[in-house]
Amino acid sequence: MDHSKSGTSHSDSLLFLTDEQLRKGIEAMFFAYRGFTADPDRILEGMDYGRAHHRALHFIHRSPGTTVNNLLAILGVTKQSLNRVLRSLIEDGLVESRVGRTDKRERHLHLTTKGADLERRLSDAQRARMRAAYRAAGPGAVQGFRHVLEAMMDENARKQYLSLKENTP
Amino acid sequence: MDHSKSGTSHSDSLLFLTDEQLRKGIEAMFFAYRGFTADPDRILEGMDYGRAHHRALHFIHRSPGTTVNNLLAILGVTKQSLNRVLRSLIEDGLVESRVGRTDKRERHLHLTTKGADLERRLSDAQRARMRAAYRAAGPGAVQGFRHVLEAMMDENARKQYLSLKENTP
DNA sequence: TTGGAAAGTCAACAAGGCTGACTTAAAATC
DNA sequence: GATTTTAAGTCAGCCTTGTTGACTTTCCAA
Repeated sequence: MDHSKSGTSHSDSLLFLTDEQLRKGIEAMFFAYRGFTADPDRILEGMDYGRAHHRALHFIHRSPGTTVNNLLAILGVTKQSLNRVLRSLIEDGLVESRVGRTDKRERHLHLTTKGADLERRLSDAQRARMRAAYRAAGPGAVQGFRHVLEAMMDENARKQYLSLKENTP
Repeated sequence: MDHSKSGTSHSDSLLFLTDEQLRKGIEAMFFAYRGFTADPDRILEGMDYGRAHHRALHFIHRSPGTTVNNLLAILGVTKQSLNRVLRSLIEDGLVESRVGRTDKRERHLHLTTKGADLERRLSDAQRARMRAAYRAAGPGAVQGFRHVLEAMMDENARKQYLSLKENTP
C-alpha cells in the first residue's frame, strides 16, 4: 500500500501510482464497458438475440471459415453454451456451417448475407462510438489505450488477440 | 466507411482511423475486460458471491454511507436485482444498513470489518493487475487510456464517474 | 482396427438481469 | 390534517447466458 500524498500526478518514468489513481482506472473500465456494449444491446433488444449472439457474429465475420473449436477458444465459453447460440443463428439463416473439406469432422462457420447485414449494423454502431472516443481523446491517447488494454489481458487471451489476422497497429 | 489504404498508422491530428484500427480497439476491450474481472472472479468462486456482490462492495467502500437509491443509479440495475445481492451481504454481516438520521426512509450503507476485509482482498487483486498494466504500458499510456475510456462512456455514466469523490487525476 | 478428437445434444442447474404488483414508513405538499 | 409522493423492501415469475455431466455420431490417425 503506497500512499504517496494522495493526488499527486507525477508522470515521471518511475511511475508512482497511488491507490486512488488505480481505483479511478478500475472505475473507468466499469463505466466504459457499459457504454461499449450499450449500442449493440439496444439494437438487439426486441430481436431474439443478445450479447452472446453479437460476439459470435463478430468473430465469425472476423475470421470466416473458423471452426467451432476455434471459436470456443476465443470466446472462452463451453461447447454447450456456444452451441445454443450457434444453433439459433444457423436455424435463422444468419450463419452457415460447412463440413470441412480435409477434415470432415470440423464445421467451418460463415456469415450468410443476412448474417453479414446484422453484423454490419452492430459493428457500425460499435465502431462509431469507438471512433468518437478516439477523436475526443486525441491522437496520442489511442496508442496508450491499446497498450494498457493489451497489458491487462491474461496471457492466453493476449496470444489470441495478437494472432487474429490483419494485425497492423 | 473510410478505407484509407489499410494499415497506415498516421498519427496526424486529423486522426484517420481505419475500420481495422477500430476493430482492434473493440477486440482489445473485449479481451481486456475478461482479464479485468478474472482475479476477483477467481477469489469469489466457491463463496456464495459473484461479480454483482463485488460491485456492491466496491461502491459501498468507495462511498461509505451511500443510500440504496444512490447505489442503484451507479450500478444501473433494478431495485429487485440489487436487493437480492444486498440482502445476502447484510445477512452475512459484510454490510450494515443504517436508518437515515435526517430522513428516516433512507438506509445508509457501510462495510463492516468483515466486509472491508473481503473488499480489500478483491480490490488488491484488481489493483495489482491494473498497476502491472500501467507499468508495462509506460507513463504516457495511462493518460490516454483514461481519456479514451471516459469518452466511451454514456453521458450519464460519465457524470457519475466524474462525481465520485477524490477525483484528482 | 481401435483410440481419440470434433461436433452436437439432452438435462439440470445457477447467477444475475428483468417486469409487475404490492406493502410499509416517512416525508412533503396541499 | 389529509393526501400524495418517495425510499425501501418483498414476492412471484421470467429470460439470457453461463455451468456440469453424460452420451452419441462421425471420422481421422496411429
